[in-house]
Amino acid sequence: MKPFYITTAIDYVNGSPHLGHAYEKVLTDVIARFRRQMGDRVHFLTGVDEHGQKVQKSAKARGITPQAYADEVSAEFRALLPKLNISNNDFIRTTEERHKKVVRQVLQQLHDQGEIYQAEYQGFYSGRQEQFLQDKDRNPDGSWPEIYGEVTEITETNYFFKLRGYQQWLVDFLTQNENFIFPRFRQKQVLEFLKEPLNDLCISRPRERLEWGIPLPFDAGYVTYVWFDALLNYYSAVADQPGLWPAAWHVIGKDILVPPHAVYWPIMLHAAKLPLPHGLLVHGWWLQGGAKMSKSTGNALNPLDLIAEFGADAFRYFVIREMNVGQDSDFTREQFLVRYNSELANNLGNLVNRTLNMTTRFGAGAIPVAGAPAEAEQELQALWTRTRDEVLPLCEGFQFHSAIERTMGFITATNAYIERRAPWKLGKSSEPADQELLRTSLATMAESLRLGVALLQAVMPAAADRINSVLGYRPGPSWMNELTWDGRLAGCKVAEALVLFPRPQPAAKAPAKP
RNA sequence: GCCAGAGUAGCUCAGUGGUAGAGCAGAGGACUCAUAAGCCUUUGGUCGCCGGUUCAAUCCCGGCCUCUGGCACCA
Repeated sequence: MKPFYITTAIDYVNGSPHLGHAYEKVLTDVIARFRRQMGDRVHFLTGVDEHGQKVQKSAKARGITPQAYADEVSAEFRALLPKLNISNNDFIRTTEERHKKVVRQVLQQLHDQGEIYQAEYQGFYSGRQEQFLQDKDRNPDGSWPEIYGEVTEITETNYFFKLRGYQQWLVDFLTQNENFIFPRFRQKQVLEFLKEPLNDLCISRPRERLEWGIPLPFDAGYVTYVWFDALLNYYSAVADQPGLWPAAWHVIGKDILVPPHAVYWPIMLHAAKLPLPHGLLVHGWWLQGGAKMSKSTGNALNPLDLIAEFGADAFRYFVIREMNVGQDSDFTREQFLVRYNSELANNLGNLVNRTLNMTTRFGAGAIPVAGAPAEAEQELQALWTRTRDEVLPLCEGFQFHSAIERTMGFITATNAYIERRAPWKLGKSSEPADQELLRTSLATMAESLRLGVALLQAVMPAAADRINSVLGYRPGPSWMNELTWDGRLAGCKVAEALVLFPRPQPAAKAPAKP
């Protein structure tokens, strides 16, 4: 089996999970599930980034140890995964020994190779904020904002990683591998960024200022800079699992593309003589009312509330259906309800329910054997073939929103097919030809539903299982083998009814426009 | 300022050198298996602005306007 290793960014444990975190997990999970269905040997990693100044500071403010603080927030992130039905194979914390060991090894190796040197850094330091400041932090008149307290210029000795020497190599690599970053315009952005000369990367923090980190193996007076530590998680988690690295895709948000994932990470790997991952998949942000969501403005939407109200599948469906991977998207409850009602409740959910009802009522609760397909059946089957052949490449190219759109078009066509056959009329006739057509139509709608649902399996795994279950059907081990139109449902005993996506409110019609 | 993305029906978006499409919302209709769901029909647009190339541009070129994001080492 072809290995397929996929990661999310690891979340920084300095704040609670929000919609953006949830989206990234779901997107990565959909890709992971899809690749498993396609027969790949998938390894899906997610985790948390636990070191650094902010964690140390937050812990201190709470009067607990950094580890205790990290334990607490990490548990919160970890608890989100089962709620979203995330199928990760592993969960890494950067405070785990397996990770720290690899970080030390890589640092030592780079040091031995002469890629790391010591030098003085000079800059303006805010004692109150415990951080160095940049010119951009200044007020327009050149003074420092009040929040920084007293700012002094200090000189500090630190260790630096020779990034600059690899700049041309990176430009060449990206030029030759134009699909390294998806979507492609992000890759152009990185090349644009690389037109400016790189500076070497400071990878150490003196221990007097920061204790919460991995000590440098060659100088115990320093801990490792948090990005250098964090990025290595992708490799440290699988370093002892042959065959996985470098079959990796990193799913990240656009905010951490440049410079960490597009510059530091490739250069770190290359300098350490490790192969580069297959690629970076860069997603956009969820906005609310056109504004970036943030806790400070109080518009951060808690995904857990929506999951509690509508279920994980509906949440997963919405974020994957609504967002074109790579672009930004707006998230509103209204928009969520529109998709939920029209696509999940009315189109798909109702198709499930009416199929069960009609099979129970006109087919004695078992899916009949279909007769020879007439024009209506042939058209629907032809549409299925087209839909399947379009959806698979779309999913392989991360175009899940389009894949769902096509699949929903097929569900709509199935509803239209039912109207065309009108089994409720056929059920009133005792003519043998009508009875034959009735059996065919019941079998056809069930088969069509089974197939449509198979295409939604990765996005809504629980709903897909549920629908197969009420159809009295258990899919085989090979997903690809499920995608053929045939008579495998004949004889399956169906449930009487199922309201899979209940409407949240009694059909409140929006006021008409003038 | 530089770079990138985007400006198309009320909303969200697709699209092609030959006088524009989908879904949702709105309107009308026939039906009743179903979560007043589904199905059929239908009303909406001088495709951001100004020039140019062309027999012909929403799609190509130039300029402009507006929106969004990035422009680092955040120690």
